[in-house]
Amino acid sequence: MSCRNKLDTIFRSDLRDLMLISYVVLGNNAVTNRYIERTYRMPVQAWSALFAIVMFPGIKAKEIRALFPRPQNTISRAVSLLEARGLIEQRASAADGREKELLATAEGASLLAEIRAASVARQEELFAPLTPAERETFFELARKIAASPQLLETRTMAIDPESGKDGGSGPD
Amino acid sequence: MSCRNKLDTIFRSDLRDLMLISYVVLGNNAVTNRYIERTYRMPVQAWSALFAIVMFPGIKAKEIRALFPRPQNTISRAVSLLEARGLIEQRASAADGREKELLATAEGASLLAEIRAASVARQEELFAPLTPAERETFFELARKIAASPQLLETRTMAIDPESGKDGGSGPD
DNA sequence: CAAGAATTGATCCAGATGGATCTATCTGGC
DNA sequence: GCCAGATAGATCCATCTGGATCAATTCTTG
Repeated sequence: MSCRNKLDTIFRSDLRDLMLISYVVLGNNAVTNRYIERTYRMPVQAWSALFAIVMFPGIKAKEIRALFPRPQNTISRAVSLLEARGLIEQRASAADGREKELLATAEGASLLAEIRAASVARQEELFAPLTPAERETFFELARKIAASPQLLETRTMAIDPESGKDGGSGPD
Repeated sequence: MSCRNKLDTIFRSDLRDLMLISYVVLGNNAVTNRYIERTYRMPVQAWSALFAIVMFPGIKAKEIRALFPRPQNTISRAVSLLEARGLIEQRASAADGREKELLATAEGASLLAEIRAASVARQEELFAPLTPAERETFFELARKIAASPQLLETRTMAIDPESGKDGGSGPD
């Protein structure tokens, strides 16, 4: 059985949906991450953070976390890297001394525009197999999944089963 | 602007497709990886490899790589871990002394069945927002993307631009 | 059948990852 | 105002990651 046939078999198995979406995203990430890393010497979450900061001037680190589901220290490090390179500036929040408002510098905005153009090109390449109508359908369906709370708050894979506070045995 | 509104804005931007699919998969991975890691003390690729070995007895490490787009040494380590735990066995290939045929042990098959059941449950949870017809449509569209060569072989994000051998400047 | 090229899988190592912890600040009860 | 608890973000550290390299084996070509 060839690798191609093995892949088809997996995409006919009981886990076909998860396997397929993982395949697509792992494959795309391998391509994208390597490019960003080599070309700009920064991890993907750094440019994601820069994207968020350019889109939403004054955004807080905590809010970036809601946009890109990554651990808190990952965002913290990405912000440090961006600041060390002069791509963003941090400004203490007037309302809350713990928070820091993040703002892109001119260099940051310029660099983001460059990475963004490359990302849009990659996006078009990746979605080229779909017609515009199919692409819209795909987007809407993925949107439904993204909008549902169980994407981030699982019941089936709840951790801490001994306390049962997140488990399936509690009241609903 | 709330986090919810920020997210909506991102999903209306020029990078909405990539952002959305990344959001879904990063969010799901956070949930799934944490669970597998905590419950079974193994990285996700280890159970992916076990899945492949149970599905295709005698599979080679190289072939697993084609099923799960991960670096070669990642698969190599995952196989070592599975063997160290007695979940699989390696058998030298008769045809090629470099290759090793991988076979699950009874414990391996049993553990996989357990993880697999949890994964199917998670899959159903994740795709619950879609109707069966929508889910089928989503699968078919993702399938198209997975089947196209540009998923793994990019032209827009080709590395090694100085040699130009994969770059966009060459003949098409 | 010998020498070089190619391929499989293991190992090395610099840097990344993420859970846990720490510090600083804010909020609420008294 | 003071103290306990909550929250934002930084840092620690054990572990993981993946590109590069290595060793063993096979293929190619004459």
